[in-house]
Amino acid sequence: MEKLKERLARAGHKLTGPRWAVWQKLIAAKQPFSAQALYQQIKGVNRASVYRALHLLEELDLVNVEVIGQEKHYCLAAPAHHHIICRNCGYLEKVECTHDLGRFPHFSQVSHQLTLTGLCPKCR
Amino acid sequence: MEKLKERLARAGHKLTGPRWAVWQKLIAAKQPFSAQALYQQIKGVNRASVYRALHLLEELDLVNVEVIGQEKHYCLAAPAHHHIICRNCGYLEKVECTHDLGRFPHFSQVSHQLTLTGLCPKCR
DNA sequence: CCGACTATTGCGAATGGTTCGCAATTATGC
DNA sequence: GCATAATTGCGAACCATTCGCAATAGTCGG
Repeated sequence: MEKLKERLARAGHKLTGPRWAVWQKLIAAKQPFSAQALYQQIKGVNRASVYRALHLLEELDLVNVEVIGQEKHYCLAAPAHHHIICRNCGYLEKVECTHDLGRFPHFSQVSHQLTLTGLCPKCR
Repeated sequence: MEKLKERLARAGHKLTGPRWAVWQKLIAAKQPFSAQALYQQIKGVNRASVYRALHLLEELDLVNVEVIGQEKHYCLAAPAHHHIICRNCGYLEKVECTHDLGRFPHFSQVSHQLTLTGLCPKCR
């Protein structure tokens, strides 16, 4: 909790109820969730606030974004990882990250998003 | 042209005007374009048909999808490559692909999408 | 602890990219 | 050519996301 509060304060933001609620949901999540899904799971927080919280967390590199189907999905950024998703049934596994972002010397503050898709054992 | 026609036929699809038009635009494109942008550049083809063509080409692994901002952008799948995009000004560079998709033996037909973002030399 | 100053929220409507349903059209194999 | 199935065009519908603004809530100095 202090970690989040400090990180927000450092960037000139406050730790508020909606932000905390979103953060908690993401910590509990075992897989990426869409903004919609998060909104439905969090009672008492407005839809727009969920989106705003997610955008902020993304900006601070606290969450990762992954596009699954037409929707953006969100999950904690740490530990660095990606997902491999079954195109047929949506089954999803974590994949450890092995990228070397130092390869791009002329860009600074490089971050990345990798999504793998395929057919899982059941659907192959 | 034959290449595209054969590929479509193999999957039980026809080579039609709209599909050809979209394909040509993508070949000419030096960078990924959104469906909207492609639609605006292609006269005489309905919006829905552009979307349908893109979905089909994506399904056949002939084009790659990249999410930039809120929109999906499309570009030719070959040669395999990715992009690094400036978060501030949108400047974009190609990055050669160095992924080994054989790492996932339990999934079949694995494909992937990597997007790098950072601050370009001008914006850093 | 109090007030003031900002950041933030909630709300409901608007936005805008994408998809749908269906009749009319077109490519393909025989 | 013809039959047949795939595909298109159209315009409305969808639905995730964003906007504008008044009301609210953190935070910081005193």
